[in-house]
Amino acid sequence: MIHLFDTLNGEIRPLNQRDEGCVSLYACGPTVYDHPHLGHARQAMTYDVLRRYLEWRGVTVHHVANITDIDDKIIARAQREGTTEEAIATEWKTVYDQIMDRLSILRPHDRPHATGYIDEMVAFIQTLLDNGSAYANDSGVYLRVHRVEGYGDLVHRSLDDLRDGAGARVEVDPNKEDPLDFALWKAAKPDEPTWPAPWGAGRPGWHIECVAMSLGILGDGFDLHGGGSDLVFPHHTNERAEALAAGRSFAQHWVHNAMVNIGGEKMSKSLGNYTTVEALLDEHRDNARALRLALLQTHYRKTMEINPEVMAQARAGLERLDAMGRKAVAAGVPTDASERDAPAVTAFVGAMDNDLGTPEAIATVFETIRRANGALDAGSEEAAVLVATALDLAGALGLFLETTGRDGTDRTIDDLVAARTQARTDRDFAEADRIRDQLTELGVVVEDTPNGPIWHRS
RNA sequence: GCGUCGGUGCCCGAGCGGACCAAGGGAACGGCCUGCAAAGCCGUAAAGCCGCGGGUUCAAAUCCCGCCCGGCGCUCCA
Repeated sequence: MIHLFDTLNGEIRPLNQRDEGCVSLYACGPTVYDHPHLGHARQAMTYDVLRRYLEWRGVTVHHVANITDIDDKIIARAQREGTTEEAIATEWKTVYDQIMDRLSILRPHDRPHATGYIDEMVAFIQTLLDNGSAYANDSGVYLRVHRVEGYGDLVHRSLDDLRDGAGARVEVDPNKEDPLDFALWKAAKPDEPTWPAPWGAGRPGWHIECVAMSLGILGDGFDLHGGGSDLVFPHHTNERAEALAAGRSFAQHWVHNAMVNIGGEKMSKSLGNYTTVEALLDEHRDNARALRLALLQTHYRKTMEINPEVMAQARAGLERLDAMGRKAVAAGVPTDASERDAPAVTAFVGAMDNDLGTPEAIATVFETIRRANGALDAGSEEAAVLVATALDLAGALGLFLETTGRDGTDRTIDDLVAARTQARTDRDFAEADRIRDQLTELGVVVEDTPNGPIWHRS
């Protein structure tokens, strides 16, 4: 069984399954109001890889990710653009989905919208009011943090430590009994969307939606909650506090992926130093897969830089991976053999089960590729199994290798390649090289193999 | 300051007590292959004190202590 680092106790421990053979996963989704940046991509990719791997192992995964469609940023943008919050959310969710599709990130099974869970949130808050964990006043409803035992456990801070921080850095809100208390519900303000509630109209606070939705869909004691490391506090800490205050059993395991840095600093909206995923994808047609490879080559808990050089290196690695598929096809070796190379699979599984060791796992893929290439060159019987194994293992991580270099639509290129072959047959190498230069200008690379030439786009 | 994660070759990046001690990728060099290439295979890279200093151990990049440096969190944030 897979072992994962658990933020709560700081240990790598087995991911227990509440229901045998099924993993319930809640990964915090986006607030939809702007272009997704590379940090969003890393977050989504992390849980996509985890899910794909578990499914590849035969585990059923119930993957839930929220869509936050009401919050301060959305309201601000709607007001700026003179439109509705709903319109903003719809617009940017569409963009988000398109980007995730381009990254080959599987859609979560459930994608609840915050505004679709207002009733559940209201009921949840009522429970907290009823049992004295929360209090309401003119400005909203707040959670009494000091009543939650182990409130700071996820961030490994004592209540006093946290209070120091809150007192020192944040302007103390006179509406709160304690600076650490946080809003479950924000009272209605002019020009903001509001929903009715027993204690007064308003809108939900940030954390309550995730609690209502995760518990509502996955149920008490679900297996795994994930998100970016910057969510540990306050978001996840507060989600957990709400659930515990309500007497509910919350996530049993907490996973957090590290940040993407740009020039050594966190890439983020508020710092304004972010690169949109769209811009990166538009830079090169292979960048979606290259980004996935780059991410896989770094452990998910390690901060990483993403820049043009990193992307270029990833593309070079990708080219190496793809070349094997082309060779196999050219040699007439099937790519869909059912047998697998056991040592490679064992190494791969061992790496992945150890806290999602994708760098080591991808290394076994590269090694398998090298062995496959050798077998292909030697015309060995082993080739088919090694090729299929490499493709299968890469696929388990969501990295799909090309098994054909050409798209079959461009007759001109086929004709040029054929002409070059003819020239070579005629031993008119000057002409052959001239045609090859012509192809190069078209962005096409020709490779001669014992089975004739093959080509692919550079 | 407090919490947390980290500091490994030209670059990226695994390894987290034990075979003359470091995976994999990129870049470089040599050989084979090729008409020449590309791709591939094989090999190499005359200097990595595995941040620094102690310690534990028969044995440490891997454990402990101290220090230096960096990321993230303590505020909306993936």
